[in-house]
Amino acid sequence: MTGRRITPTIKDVAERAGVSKSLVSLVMRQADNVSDERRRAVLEAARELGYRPNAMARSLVSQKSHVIGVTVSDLHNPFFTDVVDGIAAAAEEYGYRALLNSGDRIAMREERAVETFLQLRTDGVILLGTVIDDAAIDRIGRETPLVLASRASRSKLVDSVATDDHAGSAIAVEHLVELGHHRIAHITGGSGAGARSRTRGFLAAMKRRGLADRARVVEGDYTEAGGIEGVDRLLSEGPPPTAVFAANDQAAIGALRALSEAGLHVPGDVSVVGYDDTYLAAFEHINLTSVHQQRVSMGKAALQLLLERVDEGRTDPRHLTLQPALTVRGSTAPPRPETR
Amino acid sequence: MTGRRITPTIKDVAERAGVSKSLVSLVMRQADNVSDERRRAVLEAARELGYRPNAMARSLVSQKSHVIGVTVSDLHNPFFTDVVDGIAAAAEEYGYRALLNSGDRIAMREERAVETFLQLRTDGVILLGTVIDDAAIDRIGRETPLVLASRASRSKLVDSVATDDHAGSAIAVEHLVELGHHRIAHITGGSGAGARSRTRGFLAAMKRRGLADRARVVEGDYTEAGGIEGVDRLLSEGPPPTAVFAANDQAAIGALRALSEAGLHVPGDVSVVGYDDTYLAAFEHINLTSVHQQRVSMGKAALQLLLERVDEGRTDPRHLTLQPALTVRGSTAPPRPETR
DNA sequence: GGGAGTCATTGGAACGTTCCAACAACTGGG
DNA sequence: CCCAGTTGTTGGAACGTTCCAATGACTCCC
Repeated sequence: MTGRRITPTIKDVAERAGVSKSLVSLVMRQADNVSDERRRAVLEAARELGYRPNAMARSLVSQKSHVIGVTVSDLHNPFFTDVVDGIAAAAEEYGYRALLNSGDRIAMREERAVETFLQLRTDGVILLGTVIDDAAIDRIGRETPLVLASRASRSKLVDSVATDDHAGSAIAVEHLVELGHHRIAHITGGSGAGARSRTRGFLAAMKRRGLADRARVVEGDYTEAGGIEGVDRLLSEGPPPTAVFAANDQAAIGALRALSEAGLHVPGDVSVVGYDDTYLAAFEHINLTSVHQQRVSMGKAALQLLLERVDEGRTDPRHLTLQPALTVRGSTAPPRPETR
Repeated sequence: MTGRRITPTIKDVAERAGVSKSLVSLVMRQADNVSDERRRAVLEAARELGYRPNAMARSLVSQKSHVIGVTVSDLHNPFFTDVVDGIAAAAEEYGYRALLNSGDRIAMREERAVETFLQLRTDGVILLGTVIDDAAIDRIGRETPLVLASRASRSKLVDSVATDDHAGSAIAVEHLVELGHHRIAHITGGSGAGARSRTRGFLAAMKRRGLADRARVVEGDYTEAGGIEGVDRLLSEGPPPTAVFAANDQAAIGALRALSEAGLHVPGDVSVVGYDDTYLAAFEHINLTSVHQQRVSMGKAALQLLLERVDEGRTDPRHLTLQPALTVRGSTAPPRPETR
């Protein structure tokens, strides 16, 4: 006999405690009209047997899992893991458990990741920074309560929480202009999430300051390599900018590298601003001024929106916008007088 | 009527297709002795209704979830997320789905995270870098197939995969000694995972090279601040080392910063070696020589070990050790002749 | 032409819970 | 002293599947 251990069920506990399984169920759910005597007996029997409620059986009949699924676009992006912290903390607070998944920024994989949660019948789903297209999102929104985090939306079926990226770019431009910069370049995030708004916000802010003709935009892709390439292109064509605003921190770090290789000092010769204010920007060795997003709040808000649907049955869509701020560090300073 | 949508069940599909629910079940599980005619009818009915199998009901009766739970110590650590990639890729390959959890490096929370998986009756659990103590691990190992990743163990009940940290430190020391360094200092990882082995490995390697009396060790804690403080202490007491070996990349980055603040150039005046070879080390702006661990392989191996238990019923423990390697970048070079 | 064997299909039990209606044993008020 | 109400407890139906033994319809071979 290999001692094939079988996990005890509610029935085993009931037998050992000499009560019905219904009563065990009541005790496990902390019901209050149970006599102290029986409660003690049940709890002791459960402890002795090492009983652990079967969550599947539970939610199969109660039609409630107290689990919410979170599909994260990219677990390697420190921005997203901070949002996850907010989600997990809020979930804990409300008595839910968050389970994670990743789709590696590939729409098809992300959809399969979500499918896992749909089959598991989680109480709801949060999509964090995913690249799944709008049609698919509405399809999923019809099947389960759904919230989009770090992604703006106008869907009638789902909620969303995102940072006002247009405003974020404006803050960065204002900061640079106030330092005295005019020739400001922007390295975009390509087709990445929020990249379009960041670029539009940059152009609008420059225009508002009467600097539309000084603005330059080069394509990037939210990566270090994209930042390097962007700076190389900026330096090889026309007069060098006195400031570079990159669409995220990683691209900004690439820009730092390319500038230093070109013999330019930051912030002496060129100022650099990033976006996301990840812990990378905070490394003293990098020390990057960056547009800050309320990451943990974003996670909390996403979960709260979801629970409004799950617990209170709200069905009309809500779309939240969070305001960005600027974290000023050592990579920005007034331009040299002669280059202005 | 609010149109409270009810998710269709296998029974609804059966009715619409005009067959028994057993047959629908067979079709859904891709059984092969089903006539093409019925199969088509079932699939069409399922599609029309938007049927999606209920994973809970499924695994309740089949006693198999095809889901494995992964409790990650710290999602913000890029080392762990790479291991997760390996786990997820291997899971996909074998037809399993990996769900994640985090315990934020707090033993109690980590245990609760695992408890979630135990209640969900996942087919197995992987603990990635968790700080849960050995007694608790054995307790969990008695309840479910369990593998420890990025943590050595001698437990009789669970498997483990970890890098040979003793050897990793030796590689770093060998590299520095071959470059000509003698006064080599080590900044430890404090009470962090694997820190003890790394420090012991450093001391052993120095001794082997006859440099025991040149070795210096200062306490750190796997953080940037720890690295800064470590270097400050090294510089304020006795002759400065010509090389610093930090217990992880973040501490090494702190060391870089402190050295540059002290007016010392890397690698001209002092060489620096990190550990983990995370993408931080690869940033061209940082460009850190670092001890590389096989992260993705570690994840794959962890999942394979787990499935040997789940699918093949292995119960005797296996403990794997992966060999580290050195990724040489720009932070190491021969010492200046006069300082040797 | 009958028995053995294959093949496609089926109904009902089972999985481990919660839910609900029903019940027994009290308590208290008129 | 009876009836209504409360409190604690119970058995069985239900949740949505899989599993299994059983069934009927064929085919094949002697």
